[in-house]
Amino acid sequence: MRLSRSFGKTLRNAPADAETASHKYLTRAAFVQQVAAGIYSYLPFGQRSLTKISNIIREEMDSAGAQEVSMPVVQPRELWEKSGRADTYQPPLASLKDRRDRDMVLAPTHEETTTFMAAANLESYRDLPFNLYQIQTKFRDEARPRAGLLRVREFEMKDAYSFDKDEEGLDVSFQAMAAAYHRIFNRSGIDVRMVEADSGPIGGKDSNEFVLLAESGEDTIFVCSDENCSYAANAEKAEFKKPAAEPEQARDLEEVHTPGIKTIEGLAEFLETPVSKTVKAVFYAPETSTGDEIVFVSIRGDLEVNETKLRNAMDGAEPRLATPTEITAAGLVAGSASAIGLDADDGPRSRAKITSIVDDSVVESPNLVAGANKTDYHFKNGNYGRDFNGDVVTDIAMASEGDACPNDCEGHLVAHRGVEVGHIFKLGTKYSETMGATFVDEDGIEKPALMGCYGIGVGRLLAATIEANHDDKGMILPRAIAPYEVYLAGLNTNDETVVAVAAKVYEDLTSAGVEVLYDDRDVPPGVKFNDADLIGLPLRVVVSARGLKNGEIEMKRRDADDATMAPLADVVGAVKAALL
RNA sequence: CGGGGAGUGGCGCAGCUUGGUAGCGCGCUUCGUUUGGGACGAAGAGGCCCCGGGUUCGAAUCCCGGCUCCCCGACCA
Repeated sequence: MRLSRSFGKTLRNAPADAETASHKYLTRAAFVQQVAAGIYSYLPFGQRSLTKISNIIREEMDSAGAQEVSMPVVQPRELWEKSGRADTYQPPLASLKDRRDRDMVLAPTHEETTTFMAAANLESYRDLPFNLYQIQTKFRDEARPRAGLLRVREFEMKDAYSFDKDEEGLDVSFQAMAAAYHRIFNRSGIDVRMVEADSGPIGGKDSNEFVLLAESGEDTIFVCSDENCSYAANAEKAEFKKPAAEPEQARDLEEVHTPGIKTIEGLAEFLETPVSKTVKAVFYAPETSTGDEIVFVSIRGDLEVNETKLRNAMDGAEPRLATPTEITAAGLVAGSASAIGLDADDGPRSRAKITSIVDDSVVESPNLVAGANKTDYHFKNGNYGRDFNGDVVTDIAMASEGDACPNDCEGHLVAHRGVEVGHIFKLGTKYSETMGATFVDEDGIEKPALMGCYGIGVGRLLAATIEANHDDKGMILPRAIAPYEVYLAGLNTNDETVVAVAAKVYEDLTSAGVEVLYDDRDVPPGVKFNDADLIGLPLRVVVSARGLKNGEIEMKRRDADDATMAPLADVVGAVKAALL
């Protein structure tokens, strides 16, 4: 492609509202153009990169045995009512009406559609397994799109859905997709880590995210510091070994006066005891609660509540912090509360529906300092089981950097920022049951299929790659996803020889199968060098009067500091070698 | 949805406080010079000043209402 004929102009200044590197460079290099908040057009360079990523995905999905299909973006709301997500997926689910006033939605994901398709074609265990995928537009009316292509409302996604007859089959399908994902990201030239993750509103039990490490990422992940340990998890999901409390004989409960003490830190200081020897109470309510429901969370004073884990402990109900009014109405004393005495006559449970959720750290720790449920008083020597109980006892603690790895290793957790570029889920029978994707098994019994689903955000992958690979001059694109492989520039455009040789090099490289962007513009060298750096193609080739004197051309990899000279006679061989 | 900020040629910005019908840099057009890190000279083209209403002889500027975009948070495959 001759740059003089290529549609789209590079910009010297980024739009003022672009803040992240990928947003600035994708805009400046004419890869994308914003149309509305979170809605973008792809210009030729951006589209070429997108197509390259899509092709890699397509090849790997095909070779993993998945079959490509295409499903509609606009679909009847009915489909979503059947799965029960018409209301729970709001508001990202965008709705509209057609001309006959029928309710339609813009699909944010395609579990419903795929399962509907599977249901019509699935009868026997002999039909299983199969895996259907598409690379197609999704629309999610996100509350806050941000950072250019990193979080948008309309985007291309590869989504795949596997169907199996049993758990073992699902395991096989899931592992095959995980392996395909690793190959896709390797081939794309980017370093992506697979981490354990929470399933969120998609549902199901196991899920893994693929995260590209980058400071501007929205996600925090924890990775074990031990090289021999593979533990890595999203902060929402991350587990850790809670430091064991010293075993002690349980002592008698003792009430102490703690005037003016409202915080755990203040309490620990006042009683000269470590915060890990206290239990703190945090009050939540299900988001849908109208005010008479309290989730009473007890967790050791040195730990914080992980609201994603808490949501799972609440059977998926979204937790929100309880209001002071709700807390007081239930007879709870903020600052001096504990689960001790929840069931007392005229106690909190006689006034509100209270669920006691206790972090497992509390169970293991004897003789804790806890609130006495009256202002300015606390108990010493509170013991789980004797003095208070939980309706649910589980891990609801937030991991933080330095915590011990949950695996049997010597490592600790190290925090990284990252961008989620892929996510794979074991869905189980959540959709097959509601949508009727069932089959008759060998034993003659009708069963729902076991499903998995697997997504990659194509545009986000491009943006994330730039977040992870850029310098102050522009992008540094991996060869596999760069719009072209070589940026060829002829410098002295008033020198007929240079122009002729550059054109010849362009022809030779192109016919040798190298993808060349030929900067044939009549502009000063500095402009060409700056655009080459901005667009970030893997290799820059320069034809100049200076080099031609020695029969040489110059080559510089975008990811290298220095240029090298190569003989003009072997330009094709030299370029191919330099690209590797 | 809560908080903050911004809308003026394609991009970046000034002008607004103190009303008088718009200016700068880059980019664009033409001619000439120039050619290894965003060149120079000369001459040009290009603007419903986000939208609607109001005040005024007169509004980019003041007042009211609205829309859009960005950032932080909430939220979020």
